[in-house]
Parts: sequence; C-alpha cells; structure tokens
Amino acid sequence: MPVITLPDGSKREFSQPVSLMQVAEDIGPGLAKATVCGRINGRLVDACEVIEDDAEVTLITGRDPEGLEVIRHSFAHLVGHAVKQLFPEAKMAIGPVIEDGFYYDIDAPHPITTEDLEAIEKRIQELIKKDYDVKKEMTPVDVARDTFAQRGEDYKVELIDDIKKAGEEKVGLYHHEEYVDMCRGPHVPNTRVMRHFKLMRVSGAYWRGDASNKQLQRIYGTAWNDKKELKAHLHRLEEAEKRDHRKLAKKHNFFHTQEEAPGMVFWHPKGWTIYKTLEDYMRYQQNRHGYQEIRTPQIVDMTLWQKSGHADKFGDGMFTLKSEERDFAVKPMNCPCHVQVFNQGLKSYRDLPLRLAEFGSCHRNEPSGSLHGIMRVRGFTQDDAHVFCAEEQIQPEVSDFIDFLHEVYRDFGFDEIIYRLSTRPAERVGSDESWDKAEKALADALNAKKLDWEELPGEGAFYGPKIEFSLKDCIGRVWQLGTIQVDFSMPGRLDAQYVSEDGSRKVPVMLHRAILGSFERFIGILIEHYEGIFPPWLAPEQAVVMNITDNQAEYTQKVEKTLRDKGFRAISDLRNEKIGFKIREHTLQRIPYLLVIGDKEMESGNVAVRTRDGRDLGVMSLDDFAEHLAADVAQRGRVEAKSQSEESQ
RNA sequence: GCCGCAAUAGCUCAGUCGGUAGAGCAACUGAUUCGUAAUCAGUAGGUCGGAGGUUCGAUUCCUCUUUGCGGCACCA
Repeated sequence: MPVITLPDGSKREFSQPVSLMQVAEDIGPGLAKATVCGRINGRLVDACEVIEDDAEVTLITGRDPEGLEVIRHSFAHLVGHAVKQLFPEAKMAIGPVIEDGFYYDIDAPHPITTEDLEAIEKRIQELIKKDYDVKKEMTPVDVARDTFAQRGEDYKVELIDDIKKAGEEKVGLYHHEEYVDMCRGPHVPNTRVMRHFKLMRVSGAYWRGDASNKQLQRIYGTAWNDKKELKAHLHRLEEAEKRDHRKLAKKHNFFHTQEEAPGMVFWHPKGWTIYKTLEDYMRYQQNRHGYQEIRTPQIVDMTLWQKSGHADKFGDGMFTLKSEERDFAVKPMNCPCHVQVFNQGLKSYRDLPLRLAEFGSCHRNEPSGSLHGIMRVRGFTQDDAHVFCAEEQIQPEVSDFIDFLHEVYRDFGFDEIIYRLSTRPAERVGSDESWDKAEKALADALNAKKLDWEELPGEGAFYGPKIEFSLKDCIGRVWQLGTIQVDFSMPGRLDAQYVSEDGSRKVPVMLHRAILGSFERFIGILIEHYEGIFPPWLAPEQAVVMNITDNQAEYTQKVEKTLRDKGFRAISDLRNEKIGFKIREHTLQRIPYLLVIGDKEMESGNVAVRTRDGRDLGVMSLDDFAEHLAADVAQRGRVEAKSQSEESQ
C-alpha cells in the first residue's frame, strides 16, 4: 500500500505498487502526457519505475532542467534510431548529453555529409511524430551483449564488456521500436515529449577520445522543451558569433593573418595600440609586485633544450635551425633562459624569492588543426615570470600571485573565472614525494581563498602541477589565460643553486606563472569580452575630433594636438562629409568620445561631446573634457567603478 | 595531425547544370560646406587560393596542395 508524498506535501495512497507514470495519470492526464521522468526519494528514475513502498515522489517534465536533460539524452537515441534506418551498416558508439544538447559518435559506412545530416534530421522528425513508447528493460549483461553482438554493434559490445568487468549484472536496454540502445537512463517514456531540436553539425571524434583509435563521425544536436527556447538558443548563437574576435578584428582593423605565416599575427596600428597598452600596464603592475624585468635570447642551442627536457618531450613542436654545424631552436618557452640568468653569480637565500619577468616571445609549431584565430597561434608573447624560491615560500608566493591575478582581472571586468588544478600526468619528471608537496601547495592556496575549483587529474605539465585560470569565449569555449606552476625539477636539471642559511647549497623551487598568458590570446578574449567596444583606457582611439565645415578645420586640428600632447589617443576627421556620416562611422568604429566642432564651439573655445553609445554630454571646455577622459582612463575596465560613475552622471 | 566543409573585387556575399563573372559597401574623381548614426553623380577594380589533369573550352568537373572554419586529438 504505497503512500506517495508529492512535493507540495499532499499524499496519495495506492492499493498496489504503481509506476511513476500511473501516479502522473492519477493526478491528471495533462501531467501524464508531459511527464518525462521523476524522482523517488530523490533518486532520478524512468517514468516506468514502480513504487513499492511509501515514498516521496516528484514528477519531472521538460520544463524542469533534469527533464530537459533527459529529453536531450533521448534525442541521442533518436539519432541512433534514424541513422540505423538510413544506414543499417552504421555502428553506434556513445551518445551523451552536453551543454544545450547532445551528440552521438557513429562508425558510419561513409563520411556523413551535410545532406545525410538533413536526411537524418528529417527521419527523426518523422519518428518522434509517431509518439511511440520507449520501453526500458533491465537486461542481464550477457543477454544484452548477445543482442548487440547479433546486431554487429561492436562498440556497444566493448562497452558492455567493461560494464561486466566493473561487476554490473544488468544493464538498461531502451527499445525504440526496432532500435535498441543501452543506457543508465533515465529516458523519456514516449517520443511525444520530444519535439524541438536541430542537428547542428557533424565532425570527427576518436573512439574513447584516443587518437590512436579509429575516428568516428560525431553528430551534434541541440534540443529544447519548446519552440521558443530552441529559437532563442539559435538566436543567441547567431548573436554570439558577432562577437567573434576574427570578425571584429577585420571590422576594426586590429590585425590580420595570411597564408605565408600560418599561426602568426600581423598586428595593425589599432591592434598594436591595445597590445602596447596591455604591456605597459603589466610592466607597471609587475614592478609594483616585486618583479624584475629581463630579456633573453630568441634562439638558443639545442643542448639547453635537451638539458631542460623540452627537446625530449616537445621536440616536434619546436622550430629548429642549423647554423655553422650547430643546432639551434627558436625558444618555445622562457624558463630555461631565466634559469641561466639566475645562475649568473652565486645566489643566497637572502635573494629569495627572486622574481624574474619577461615579455617573452615564443614560437611553437602547434599542430595545424589546433590553430584558432589569435587564441591559439604559433608565435606569441607571454607575460611570463619565474619565481625562484625556497620550499617554504611556495605557499605565500602562490597566494600572493592569485591576489595579483585577481587585481589584474578586475581591471578588465572579468568575473567568471574558471579555476582548475591540473595534477600529475603519466609522463613526468620528479619524485612522487615532490609532486605530493607541489599539488598540496596549490590546492591549499586555492582553498585558503575559498575559490570554487575543479581538479583535472593527469593534466599537469611534465615538470609539475599547475593552477589554470580560464575564461570562456563568445560561444563558450574555455581558454586558459593565467597559470601558476610549481616546478621541482628544472632548477636541478639546469644546475640552479643558492646558499642556504647553514651554508649548504640548495636547489631552489621555481614557480612558472603568467597572468595574461599570451598577449595574443588575451587580446582575443578581450575583443570577444568587450564585443570590440574597448573601455577608454584600452581603446585604440579614445577621441575623434570632427569639424562641421572646412571653416573649423584648423581649430579641429588644434584640439586634436592638444589632446595628443596630454597623452590621449586622439584623431581628427576633416573629411568633406556631413557630420551625421562622420558620427555614424566613428560610432561603428567604437571610438569612446566624438567631439563635434562647429562655429559655435570654435568661437567659444569649447567642444561638443557625444559618446559612442549615443549620449550627448553637451558643450564643455577642452580642459573639462580632458579631465573627464582622464578619469575614465584611470578607471580602466573595472565594472563596479564604472557603474557607479554612470549613476553619478 | 585526423574527420568534414570552405576559398569569387579591399569587405560582405551572389553567380556559372562547363562558354573567361555581378551586387552592396569601401576606394578614386567631381559636385555639395552641410550641426549629432549613411549627400548626389561618375570612374576604376577580379589570371574566381595555388599546381596539374579531363575538355574545342575549366572559376565551374577530377587529383594534389596551401590556408581558413567546425569538431576530435594535442597544448611546455
């Protein structure tokens, strides 16, 4: 006699065990029709799950986040159903839920084309309209194995063998008419709750994520509970693509790339202005935080890279050259060179921590397929620094670094930082003991700041663990910007030493760290973050002075010069065009301030100020404007500060 | 690197079922001297990414190649 307690506290008593779906029917046909799955005492289960005893029950529909996830998961099965009908020889691998959608990896008899994708989508439309029941059957693993073996589903068989090895006795088989898939579930009870989806694209993906395995065809799709949500999602994607740094770079003339130099950036004056501003800013900040700037060679003999271990691990990724019978490499990173600077002159424990910084230009021959705009390039410059310290200084250094990084990120208005701790990889140098210490030091520092972080096991560098500070781009791809890495190995390999308090020689610990990461990637992220609308301190042009007629040309140029003399980035536009035309152009070029000069302004020695977002700040003296702009620049990109000043206006 | 797709004027894109290409914006010239998001008229501009092949003829079809895009893998 189960008594069912619903979320609102009401109770329903049944004379015999009932399924979730029967409970839904008991409440009302509308709910039953919409039910996707449910919870029994907090456990997410299929709607066919039977309740034997008293329980707290929640019925879940597509309006609930868990319900939508189940719908997406079931859409993956529908891809399987449709694909097997259209291409019976296809073998299905895995079909999980991802953010906003799902995918299915398929070993297809031929590469899936765009036309195939359309056909598959059409077939899914037909299948879901049949409102067929999805039947779940808990099946003994051996029976399930036979089922898939008979159907030639090699990948499912492989998965079942793993499940069996893990000790499971039964697996859930979901029957979609003649199609069978295997899943932990839950899934929808009927395709009637599945309506609003779109297959997005097809791409390659390795079986089990391993490049030494066969590459399968991956179909990506998105699915939503109603038409509006689907439409809104597609619209969001379209809007997000407008922020793409490659598009905006063309539109605003920041930089370009070309065939002759793949993965290298040609910076144009406007993009380079942003770059220089960032560099000056970081130089100022590093100086405040106790770093000393150095500069090391671009091209270094291979023996150094052999000694550091980079040639072994990354030899393929290094640009090498030969000269007078010697082998050299263009430096792929700065650390070995920084150790050389450390090694000049005997260091004492009193010198530690020693922080050496370099805006280090590096080249790495990245795999062609990994290049991406200026986010992932072959030639880039890091705001790199290495902190040489004693073991007991690791903790405070890491802690200070995180504060420093936050200070910098605040100036750009970044608030959604993703924190990750990457721990020891299989291929590594150094003892387990030192890895234990290093990983703990980083985790402790993150915890001490109460940051919400995620561990990435096995993702550390070969010489040590690292914290990664990442941000998302316009369509949600995650890019690592800042990092701090503990390294117990390289100083020893490269003979770094210091004299300790007791007079003995000790090997320092080295912390590799960067805040921006690479200028290239950071600027890429900035372009997308600001949608090309840079705050005045970074804007390549901060003000444009425009005359209305030729009569004010001379005064306009004088205004421009005055602003430049004060250190602002100003241009003038004396073209014989209507003022509306000039305003439109410079607004679209996102220049923060547009100064209009007519006879009135010229006679009174003033400027009429308009902002790029269309606000009219009125007529003011040039000094007042300069003061206003200076205050704006001083604010940098800090979000809180900005909203305050806007309120006061 | 792997799978798929793409490459046409400075930019955004159309087009050719094989008969050597077109629009808008930009550029240039001229007129206009104008007060807060596009003044008008005219001119010029492309060996259709590169190499080879098929063909009477290739921007179009085929092969190779380069670069880019979406993923996967990689990321010191």
